[in-house]
Amino acid sequence: MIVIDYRDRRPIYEQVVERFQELILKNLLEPDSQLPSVRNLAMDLSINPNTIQRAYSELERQGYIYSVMGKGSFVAENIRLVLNKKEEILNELKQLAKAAEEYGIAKEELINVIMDGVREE
Amino acid sequence: MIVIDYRDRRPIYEQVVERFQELILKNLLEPDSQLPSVRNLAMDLSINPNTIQRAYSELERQGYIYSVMGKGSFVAENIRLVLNKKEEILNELKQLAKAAEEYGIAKEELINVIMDGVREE
DNA sequence: ATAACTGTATTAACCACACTAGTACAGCTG
DNA sequence: CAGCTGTACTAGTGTGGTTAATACAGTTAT
Repeated sequence: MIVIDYRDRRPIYEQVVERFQELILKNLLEPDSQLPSVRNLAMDLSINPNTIQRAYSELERQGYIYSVMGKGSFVAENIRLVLNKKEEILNELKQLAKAAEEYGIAKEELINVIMDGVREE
Repeated sequence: MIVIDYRDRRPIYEQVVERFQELILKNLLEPDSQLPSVRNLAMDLSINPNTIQRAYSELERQGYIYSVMGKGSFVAENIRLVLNKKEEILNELKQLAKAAEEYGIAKEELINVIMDGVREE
């Protein structure tokens, strides 16, 4: 479910946050379904519970999950999150298009990449 | 010429590296022209010479500049660098297009962003 | 009720990394 | 020779991520 990449320069808790964001946004985790407990996930990943706790706090702050004392942490349902994500992607694209223009890449070339789909990784 | 953003999470030396890459790739610094000396630039930016030294070492390693003992550091000319940068941008675009597809953004929408150019920031 | 599970909070320690400070050496140039 | 360049090294500082241990609060199953 969650994989930690120790070659990744970003902190562990951030990787955990990002991974759950992805799972939730793509509906791979249904709303109100329960997340692994702080201690369990920490065991699974062989890391400290505090690190998971930090990731969960962040996810809750961002509205991806909600936590209930004594019960657990659960997936929130929030349509706005998906919309925000889409907007974020389009913004990134805008930045990228700007950079491409500055380096003399034709718009046609960008469109080719998009239309070709993604074959290899 | 160079500006440091202390709110940026990335280290100073990395910001310096990136800024010079940009200046060189966009031909705002001509090949064989001299860069500010390690000590001077450090003074200008009110940071430690070692930090600039580190940035310059990295830039030399990547082929953006060359340094000569006793003389200074100079802009290298390397066509491949521009090609690499373009390739890098196209790769990022490919990744972005992939993500967009996964989140249900129509290709048409992406193309709109590209064709519209960049109006506001 | 009690055990076993949940989230939450706090404190201390460790470690890696960016950065600073100071000094020194090597080489070019006026 | 003085003053500039790049380069190297050591030592110290501060921050941030992570670990460790403990404790408290609340739910659930037996």
